[in-house]
Amino acid sequence: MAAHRHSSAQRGGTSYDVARAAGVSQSAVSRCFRPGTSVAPGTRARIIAAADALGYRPNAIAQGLITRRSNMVAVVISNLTNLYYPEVLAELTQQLSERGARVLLFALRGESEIDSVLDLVWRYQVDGAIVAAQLSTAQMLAFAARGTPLVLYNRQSTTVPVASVCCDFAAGGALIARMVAAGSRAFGLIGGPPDSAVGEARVEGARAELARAGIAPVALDRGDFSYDSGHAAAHRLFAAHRLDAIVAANDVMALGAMDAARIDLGIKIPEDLSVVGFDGVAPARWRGYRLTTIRQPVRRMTAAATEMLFERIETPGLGPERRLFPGDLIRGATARLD
Amino acid sequence: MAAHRHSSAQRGGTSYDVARAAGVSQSAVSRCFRPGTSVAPGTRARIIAAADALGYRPNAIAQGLITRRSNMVAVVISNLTNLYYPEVLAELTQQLSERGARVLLFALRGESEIDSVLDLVWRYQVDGAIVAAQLSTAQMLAFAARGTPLVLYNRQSTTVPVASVCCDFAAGGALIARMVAAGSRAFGLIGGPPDSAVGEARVEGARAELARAGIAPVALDRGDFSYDSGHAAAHRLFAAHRLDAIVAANDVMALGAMDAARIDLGIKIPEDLSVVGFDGVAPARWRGYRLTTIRQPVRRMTAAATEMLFERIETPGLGPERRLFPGDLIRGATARLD
DNA sequence: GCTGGTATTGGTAACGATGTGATGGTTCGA
DNA sequence: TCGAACCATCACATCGTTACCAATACCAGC
Repeated sequence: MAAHRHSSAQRGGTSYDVARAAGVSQSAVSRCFRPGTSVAPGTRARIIAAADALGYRPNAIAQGLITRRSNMVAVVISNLTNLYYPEVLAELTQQLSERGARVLLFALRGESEIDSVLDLVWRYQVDGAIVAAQLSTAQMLAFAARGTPLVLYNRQSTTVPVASVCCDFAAGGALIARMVAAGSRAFGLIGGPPDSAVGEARVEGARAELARAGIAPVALDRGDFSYDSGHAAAHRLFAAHRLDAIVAANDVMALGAMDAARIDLGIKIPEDLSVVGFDGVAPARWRGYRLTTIRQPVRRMTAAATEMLFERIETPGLGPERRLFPGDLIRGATARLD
Repeated sequence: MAAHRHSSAQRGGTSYDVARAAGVSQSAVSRCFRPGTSVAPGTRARIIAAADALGYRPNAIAQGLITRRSNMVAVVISNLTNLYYPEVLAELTQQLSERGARVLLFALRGESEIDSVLDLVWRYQVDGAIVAAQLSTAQMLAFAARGTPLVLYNRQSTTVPVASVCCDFAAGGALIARMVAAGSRAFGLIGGPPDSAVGEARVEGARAELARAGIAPVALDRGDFSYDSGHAAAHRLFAAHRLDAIVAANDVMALGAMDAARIDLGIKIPEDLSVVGFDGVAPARWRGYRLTTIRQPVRRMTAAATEMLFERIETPGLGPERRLFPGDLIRGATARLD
């Protein structure tokens, strides 16, 4: 009966096809591809030969259905064009694949897309998610309710206990202190969009450190983390104020500001203006810039994120944890320091 | 019997759970989430309500198994840190998701990983693949044998008929002709690794155009497409030769070369040296560089790749096709042109 | 020669959805 | 008023695996 069942398509063949070719049961084929199962050496050889001949590969979709393990991890990134994230993404995919997990990538344009992205995350039964985007409380609770392990990257929550890795920008404070010590007084700040938590944290950190030195920033302007926006913000700042220091919420805006100052306005850096950023992206190290900045230890951060995620996949119900990595001060050549 | 069957886990619940809660059969729930199926308005409302209460989402893994459509597309990229690829990846994910496909990302470190990556591609039953990496003939034939639609991005094959989108660098020839017309004679070439098809094509294109003008390039050096390698290659070239033009196989190396020349060696660009690249990446447009280059129409190229892929997913057995997009000459400020 | 233990093997019920054919209840035309 | 035509619903087989259990084969020991 059911002779047509499990017939081979051309799409690579199924374990039934292999079983038929090798003259064994389908169960034997399955066992043959699973570690820690008993298969006689001769049988195994016959099965492997048949499988190779057919180009058989176990169907990961079917495996995922029965084992309830898809071996896929969702990686949600807010804005891939940001120059900082590709580096993160490259490290993450590398480290996840070393642990046998595939990356299901979700890149957000606007933050509004996130609900539809999460909808897909649920549907695809990912084993866990690493999210570098701002989640609402409800969204984080949804992860908990579904039991899907979640690790936030460079974000955190005050309302929901959740696992996260963050870069500690304490070094940013120290950097600003050294700029003050070296004589900078008229600070212009270039922040991110008001709804960006990372951007706000960096701006607030700078403001706090300045306050400690008894200085109020001369002005705050905002960009969207892009080069052009940093460039434009710097022009607006200089049009209205005399500044001897600019602190940007990320490197790329700092580079834009730097070019606005030195190229468009002929301001000498670092003699007449100090410019600093955050992140430590590759172009900031280029000979044409040598930006003074706080570098995030991306590799160690992604490794930590991966590790935390897998701990939670293997031990469901593990508590929240926050791993903080200090940023390194990269001296560069764009700021006068003490 | 089998009362324990289809019991609800906490992982969101199944269509059976929804059916029980709504007092209908599981089939009704399934139909309710599928377009073009008939469900009475009242029933639908009851089902939706129950589904919402449970946070039910159809299991895409199970759907994939039965429909043989995973709605996942493999995107294989050779080297994500390349600054050009993130832009491609961002566009691809955007365009694929607009068509309802998810991106399963594979980033290669070395080209050797590609076989193990393809193994995963088969296992995961992706609906198709977009590959921006060099595939061997055997590897391309494997796609054909399995009937998995494949589109190459900026690569092609002379041996296997395959769908591809490429950027035509004819504009590169024109650019070089104009450099010659403007007086450049002593050309230094900075190529990619010898095994990089893209790099070789660009170098050969430049060489051919120079030959047409009766000029032989003074020297060829090689990098790995990174800034540092371009920087180092330029230093080696200048140590051994007098040059008045440098053609690099990509923008980032061109920027490295440019900084080597103007900053380290004090050479005036474009007065005493013309520098050009390929790609049109964002940093090449920055005020600090304004690189003269050939820009790839990334958005149109990724749109074409997506479109070709979906044509082949929907119409299996569609023939090969090669779409060629002309690169645009970006005039920039780093080369003397006629 | 029989018995008990171990190593292989085959059979079968899931996993969570889809889709087809069967069934029951309405509506409508004649 | 009755059958035809429909619509909504249900039951069931199926996708390609895994995991469990039962069945078989083999071997040594008594």
